[in-house]
Amino acid sequence: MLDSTDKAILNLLQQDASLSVADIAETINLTVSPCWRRIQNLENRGYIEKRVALLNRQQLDLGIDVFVFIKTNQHNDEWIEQFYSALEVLPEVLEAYRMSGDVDYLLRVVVKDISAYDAFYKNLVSKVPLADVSSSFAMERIKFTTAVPI
Amino acid sequence: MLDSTDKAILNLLQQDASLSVADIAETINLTVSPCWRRIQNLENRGYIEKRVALLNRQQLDLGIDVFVFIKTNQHNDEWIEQFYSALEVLPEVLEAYRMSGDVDYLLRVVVKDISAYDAFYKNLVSKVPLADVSSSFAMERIKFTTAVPI
DNA sequence: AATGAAACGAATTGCTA
DNA sequence: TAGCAATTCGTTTCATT
Repeated sequence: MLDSTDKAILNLLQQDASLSVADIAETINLTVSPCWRRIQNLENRGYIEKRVALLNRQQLDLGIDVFVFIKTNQHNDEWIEQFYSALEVLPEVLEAYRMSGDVDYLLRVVVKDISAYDAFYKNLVSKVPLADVSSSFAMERIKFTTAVPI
Repeated sequence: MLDSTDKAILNLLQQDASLSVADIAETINLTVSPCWRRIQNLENRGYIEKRVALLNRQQLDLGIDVFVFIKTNQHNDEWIEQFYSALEVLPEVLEAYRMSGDVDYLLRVVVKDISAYDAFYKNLVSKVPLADVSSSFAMERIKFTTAVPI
């Protein structure tokens, strides 16, 4: 499926997608043409989903990550539909998961400050009835990478 | 600081960094040179941290997100140093936060399956003494974006 | 499958307004 | 700061091994 050369390419690209084909070719000891073909194939076969720019949070004054833990007793389709589309539409929600265990949903929300979180929270509960919500603020981001282990 | 044109550029790039300068210039109603210069400036001023490729998790058979909640009684420098470098070095840890509230640390870990998680867990606790660890598995990833709200 | 060179298109720079 | 034109550089294709 994926040989070690393909994996090496994916690892380089998930660390730095601004590398040129020539750069990548050089580090994996290939010339540009076969390297380029491999990258094309990886894209065509769907291994590479997209390329994105990661912005500097400090520079943008977007200081806080808030984790939101939601327990619900509502499990009907209408509520779920309503909840999911609220998550989709709210740009502060960067990640949302349906969980096993005692918490039903876990969100990671990014906001400028606590009052921005308060506004977000009010906005969310106005869109969807939520019974049991608890929030926990991140004091420090120790690690953040989009690179998955392959 | 950032005018609305710069923000529009950042928003385009954090959605899709494979857009050409010409594409971006067109959507924000500019010609390529001033658009290119703005992008350069945003990079030089540190607004754009990096460009990365996001890989397809399904295709790579990396199914599960596990959230790990850690409470600790150890707060000395040596332990923290040991813990942080373990997080840094373990590729399964994609995100790690020091939290407010009753949980001290929250990790997002990505693994292939439950047995891979078990192996990761054993590996982690062999590197760092951890007293109170609880894990919760994601059943569904409802939303994931790297785009911050600006 | 990989190479090297040629053709093409996009990125970068300098000049003008 | 924006626009235009020229140049440079990376990407894509193709003939060859």
